[in-house]
Amino acid sequence: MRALYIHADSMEFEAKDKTKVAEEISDNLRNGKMDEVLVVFVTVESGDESKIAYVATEASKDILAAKDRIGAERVMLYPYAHLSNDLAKPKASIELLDLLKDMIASSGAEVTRAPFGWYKAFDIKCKGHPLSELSRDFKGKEEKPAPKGKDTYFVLTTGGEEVSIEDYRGGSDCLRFMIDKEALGKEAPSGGEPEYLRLCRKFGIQWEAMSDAGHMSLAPPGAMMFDLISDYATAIVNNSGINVYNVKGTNMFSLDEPAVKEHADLFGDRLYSIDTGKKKFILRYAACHQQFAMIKNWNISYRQMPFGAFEVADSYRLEQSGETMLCFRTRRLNMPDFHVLCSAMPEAHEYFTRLDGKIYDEIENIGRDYDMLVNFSSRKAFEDNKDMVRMLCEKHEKDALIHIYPEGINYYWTVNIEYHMLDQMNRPREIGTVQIDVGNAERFNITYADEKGEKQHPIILHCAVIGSIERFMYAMLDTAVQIEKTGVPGYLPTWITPDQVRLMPMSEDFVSAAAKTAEELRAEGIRVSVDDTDATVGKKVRRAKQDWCSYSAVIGENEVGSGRLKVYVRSENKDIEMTADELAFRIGHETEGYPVRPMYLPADLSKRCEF
RNA sequence: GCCGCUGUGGCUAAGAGGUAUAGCGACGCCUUGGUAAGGCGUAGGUCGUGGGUUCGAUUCCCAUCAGCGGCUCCA
Repeated sequence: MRALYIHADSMEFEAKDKTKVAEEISDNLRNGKMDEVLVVFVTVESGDESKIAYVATEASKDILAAKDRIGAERVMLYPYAHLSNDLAKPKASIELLDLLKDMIASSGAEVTRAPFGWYKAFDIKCKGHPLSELSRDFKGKEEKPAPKGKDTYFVLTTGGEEVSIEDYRGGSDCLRFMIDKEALGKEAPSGGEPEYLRLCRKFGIQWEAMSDAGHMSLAPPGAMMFDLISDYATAIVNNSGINVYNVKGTNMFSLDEPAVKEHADLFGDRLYSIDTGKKKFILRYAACHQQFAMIKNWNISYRQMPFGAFEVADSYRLEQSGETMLCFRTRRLNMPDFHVLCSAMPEAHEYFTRLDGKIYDEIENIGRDYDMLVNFSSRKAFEDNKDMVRMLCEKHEKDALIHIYPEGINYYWTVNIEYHMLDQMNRPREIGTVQIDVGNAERFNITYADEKGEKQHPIILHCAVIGSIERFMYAMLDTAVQIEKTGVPGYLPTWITPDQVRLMPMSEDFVSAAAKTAEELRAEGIRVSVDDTDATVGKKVRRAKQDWCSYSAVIGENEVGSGRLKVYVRSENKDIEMTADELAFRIGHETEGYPVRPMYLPADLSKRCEF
């Protein structure tokens, strides 16, 4: 709602002719005049329709405050369509105006309202002091459906028992912290600034100061790590044994599409939106919109089911400004979003279980572990899916925290598992997730033909095997921090380390020898940098360690003569003597099955600037 | 969004009512060095932004923005 305040010596109006949307009024209301008045020109906008009471509350408070501040004696509300090009429907506008008038009147102030929808002549005398003309834009607070009942929490054990939070003993540290935080609402222990932020600085992972809050930018090492994880996420899905359709979509979707609007309403008030002036768009918060919009046009037979659609989708969520966290909670994130279309619930459960297995495999690959927070949208959803969840608990030998949402709220999922790992600050952090969705196929009109040739809506699994690209990066950096805490130098897996090998020529005389060895290693797909600066050996070694190079070696007279390198192996924190071929073999073995990318910045350190 | 803390050259920081300091990095010269900092020198800052108090503010006050921590939130 937009408003223009004018403090006037007098204001007089006369309704002349009706517009199409005019309200019916008796003749005596067609004219009005007030002296010493705060005139409020009001335009109700389409966005106000869903939250009339909130907007009216906010506006009435501000109007009364303005009236007292400037010393006006009364208030006139004057419907005025010309402050916005995005008007609410007349009925909603009148409703809001009347409510606003009542609210102002109930505080004891004298207030009138000019008729809505009439061409009016008016005569105003503005006082012209500094506060006599003010404009306002009232947003109101988003109205949410009131939940019926309460959240229910309990633990489902590996033996299939349902144990109340109070009676539950045991469980991993992660599960205990999860219970404290989610179910008991206990405050987390405060630990100051987390150490992964130091690594973010080292690898050029930062907030972009010239953008909105929550947007990251990546200097070359971070950019390369990001792309490698993105490649990796794609490979995991494409090697999962499920038939995959890889797609690429856009990130803006029109709210004029009923399916988009409905889906957006389920997501709530964290939507990022763009107004081009003509149309309103929301930015996707996952790949759902794109994949569903595409798949609804596909001719699908039961013979092709099940199959998945995949994209690493740039996604946008308007997180609260105080809630953003580098690499973890951002307003722009990249979601390797995998949707699997299943024909019926048994199939959905089978593939859900397979995806769950993948999710666990991948976190174990980086040396970490998950605990499960299993959300159900209703008691019925729990009953329908508990056998499967119990089997998962048994398989992982882990008790799971169960959360049943209050009844009566429509979610697009019925079951969703959040996979949490315990970070360096003893915080459970959600990384991977998988969900069952029984609503969106119908909403987006996605169908397949069954054996009888009849159209059916599939069940859709939503899955982020490694979470967002950013969160997986977070998980890896946190893992490096945990390694450091054991007293050895922190390191990253070789496949993702920006400088896999650093060669350090003893002096200018050995630069060409180092360059030759570097080329041999590069031929094996290894990222090799050469410190060809004129720094001392001690300084070069120091820099290689600061850069977290997986392997580093000085090249001088001894190495050129013997053909053997004394290689500092960071992950073992010691020097190991080997030939260049042996080094290449070792790295090839370590990085087997992982994506490969060349260096994102000059290999010669003399050509590298600081970032 | 709420509460608290912070905001000084590219980075890490020190400082004080009178326009500022160091280290790293960068640049130049010397040094050709064997495993975490070789030496000397040069450049670089309207102390986050906007107001106010003051003869004078980067320092005090107010507002605002951003970061960090905690909360709320988190499909």
